[in-house]
Amino acid sequence: MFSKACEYGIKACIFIAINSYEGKRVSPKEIAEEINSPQAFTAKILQALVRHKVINSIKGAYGGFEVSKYEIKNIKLSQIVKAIDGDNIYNGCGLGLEKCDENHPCPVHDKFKVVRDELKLMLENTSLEELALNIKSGASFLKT
Amino acid sequence: MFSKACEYGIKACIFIAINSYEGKRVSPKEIAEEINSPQAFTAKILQALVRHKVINSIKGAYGGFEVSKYEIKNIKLSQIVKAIDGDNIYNGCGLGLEKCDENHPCPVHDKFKVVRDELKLMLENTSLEELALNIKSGASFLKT
DNA sequence: TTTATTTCGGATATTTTTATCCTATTTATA
DNA sequence: TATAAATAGGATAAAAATATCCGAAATAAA
Ligand code: FES
Ligand code: FES
Repeated sequence: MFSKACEYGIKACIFIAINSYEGKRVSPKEIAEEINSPQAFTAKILQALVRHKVINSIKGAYGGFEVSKYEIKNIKLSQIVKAIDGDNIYNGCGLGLEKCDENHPCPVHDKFKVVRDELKLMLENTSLEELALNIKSGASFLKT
Repeated sequence: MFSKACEYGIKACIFIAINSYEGKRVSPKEIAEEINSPQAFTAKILQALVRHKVINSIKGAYGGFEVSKYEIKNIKLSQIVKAIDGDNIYNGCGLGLEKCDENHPCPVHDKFKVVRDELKLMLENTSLEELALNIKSGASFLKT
């Protein structure tokens, strides 16, 4: 469904959010340990998220990754997915036709569109805040 | 969403079904042309579908790929997807945890499961027959 | 039985994704 | 200003997915 990079990206954002609530910046090393991902690869994904302005980075001593405490509830899963995997999953054809087009649909278009749109809606309606709170409360987990 | 291999596999099955209604067997060459896919790679995918008993192959002169005319309505999209991409898309965790487990859920589990289950249901309820008829009637397309 | 046709399957090549490594640049503090 | 701590980013490696090639095996018909 999502690429490995995207899975790591989502989990990383959640961990960053949790720490940002407490004013703490985190490093790729800490993140990778917490979400069980390869560190250097995770660092690359974080760079991409910074470029797309999903998270911030502060360079130099006492730096790290963070996200504005007041923005956490406004950041949606869809932004993270779009930053890393692009928007093919939202708009692309389920059978790989050049583009999904009502006027030139693939055989599964009608049925696929329903599912794809629901996925899109789910990602757009899910905030980093609720995912982070979910982890903090111990109701869900980032690894194993 | 689906792998390239799976996209080709689904389209190939539809084309085979259409021809099987008319008692005609088709070759990887014809299939690849009709669905706009690399021929040799498509042949490999057809082999996998044969191994999983989704379609039949007849070797030798006047051979080719076919599917029992009376089975077309019983073959579901889910069988094709499962044969090629496995069942991770049905059962796997959206964030890549080892397994999707109610008792050790990832942060998106609850919301992801809803979408994943709907996808599963859609694939299980969509038959090769309806897809083939859809193409025959000119209502949908296999390429461009 | 020979021949032409066709799938099967192993070997290999290419491309994309995933992962690692190393150096440059930035920045807070001593 | 010097130093240590961090991210940025380029180069490279490894693994997986996609794609190609070719000979072996099977089969129908001449
Ligand atoms: S054309 Fe294939 S999903 Fe819309
Ligand atoms: S645990 Fe992640 S989807 Fe169920």
